[in-house]
Amino acid sequence: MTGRRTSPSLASAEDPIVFVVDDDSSVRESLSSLFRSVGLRVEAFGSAHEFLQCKLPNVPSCLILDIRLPRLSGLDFQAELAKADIQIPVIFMTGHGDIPMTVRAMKAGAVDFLTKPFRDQDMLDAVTAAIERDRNSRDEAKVLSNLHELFATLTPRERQVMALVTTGLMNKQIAAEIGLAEITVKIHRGHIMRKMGAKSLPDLVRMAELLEIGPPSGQPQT
Amino acid sequence: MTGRRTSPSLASAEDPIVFVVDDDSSVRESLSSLFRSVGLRVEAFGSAHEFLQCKLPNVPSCLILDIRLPRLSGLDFQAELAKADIQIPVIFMTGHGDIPMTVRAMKAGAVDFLTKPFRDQDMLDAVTAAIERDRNSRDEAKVLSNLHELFATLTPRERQVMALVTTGLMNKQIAAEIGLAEITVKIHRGHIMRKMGAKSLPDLVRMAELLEIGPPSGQPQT
DNA sequence: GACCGGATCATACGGAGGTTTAGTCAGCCT
DNA sequence: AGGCTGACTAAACCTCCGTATGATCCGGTC
Repeated sequence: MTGRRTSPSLASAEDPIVFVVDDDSSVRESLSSLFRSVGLRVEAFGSAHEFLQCKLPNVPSCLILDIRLPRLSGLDFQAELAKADIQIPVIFMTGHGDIPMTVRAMKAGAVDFLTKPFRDQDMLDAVTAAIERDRNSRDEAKVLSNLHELFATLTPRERQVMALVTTGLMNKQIAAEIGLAEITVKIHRGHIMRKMGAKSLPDLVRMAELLEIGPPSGQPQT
Repeated sequence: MTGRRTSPSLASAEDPIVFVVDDDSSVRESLSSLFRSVGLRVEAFGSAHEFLQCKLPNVPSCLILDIRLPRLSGLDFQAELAKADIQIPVIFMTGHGDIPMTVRAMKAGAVDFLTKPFRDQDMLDAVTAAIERDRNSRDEAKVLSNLHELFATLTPRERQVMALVTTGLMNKQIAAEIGLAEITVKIHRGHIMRKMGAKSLPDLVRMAELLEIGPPSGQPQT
């Protein structure tokens, strides 16, 4: 579907990566060879700690986690990732997991939960789905971060005016609201459109929606 | 938080309902009395079929389902509900469930999965969360359905113009696009604003976003 | 002090948005 | 045939948007 690599044998920042965290080295090795056999890059770690040391590249990826890890349990590790604001789809695997554990993991956002022994194909299916999901969320995040970058170039006044403009107020109402002359609001408005790269007001409104911009407090007067 | 009943002893369309489907009548009865003890309305059924006969009221509710049901399994039933476009949060319970079953149920959108025997409090917590979730999704659905009602009052031409307006095109561009005079577009536009109850263009844009309105085919020319 | 960017405002002009009034035309229902 | 609605258009008119030109004021930097 998506256009892939142009230089076939040159693995780089473009290709997805599978991260494996398991304290059993034989598991790490067999998973690594499984993924490599279908052309996926793999990074394996013996502990959660080691994984966290690693700088995560900005490519579609997923994390295979044994739920029973020596120091930090898989579930706690998942919570740590969420707390540290690390967004990566997690696939759990377990030998002796129970249902409450499964439910907790799934509620916390795990994409799958495989019981050992599992079929290679099941793992590959899970990884494929997880990477696809990550690809999408990274694409969205990319768009959002570009928007935030543009928004950051606005001055405080411009940000304030943008919120009011996208609320639907007229220039003259905005002027009254914040005690300015209408012409000044128009100037700010022009700057906003240029800096944000909006080609029309609807454009700007959609950007504001994505940025979750609203008037700081209270609703606009009827 | 939310303002509840004004007439305390008069259970009616305002109160949440818990639906219980289990083939074991003693389970039905004990769950019923549990929920009633905390003031929740309950409707219990011995089979999926019976539940489907029942007309579902438009109030916050949830469904407690045993995963092992005689004719139709809980999982299949869940799939049936989705296929029939019945939106209700499902809480599974099971005596002898396994992990793959749990994963499948959670992936299909179950809000919780309790193993028998469970503590009353766990069930109540799950039900409370499920009902709260349903309340929110019903509120959103209500807003959306009101919007669709308004949108339905638009003539085909008006719908077409609305799509182009919210895309960000100017009246004259819209006119050229669909072969009309600019003045005609303005007229349609006025009708649209009135019929949709939009107080401003940003308002209309947000409605279009919710209605997922886009140009029928292709992107707007640069 | 000189310089610069943010913020402010005035005047003026052209273009876009929006309403009212008024009229034509085609299709549909009774 | 008569009545109705949707769709379309024109002319006139007003408001609002947007930009350009030119200018003042302030706070911080070199």
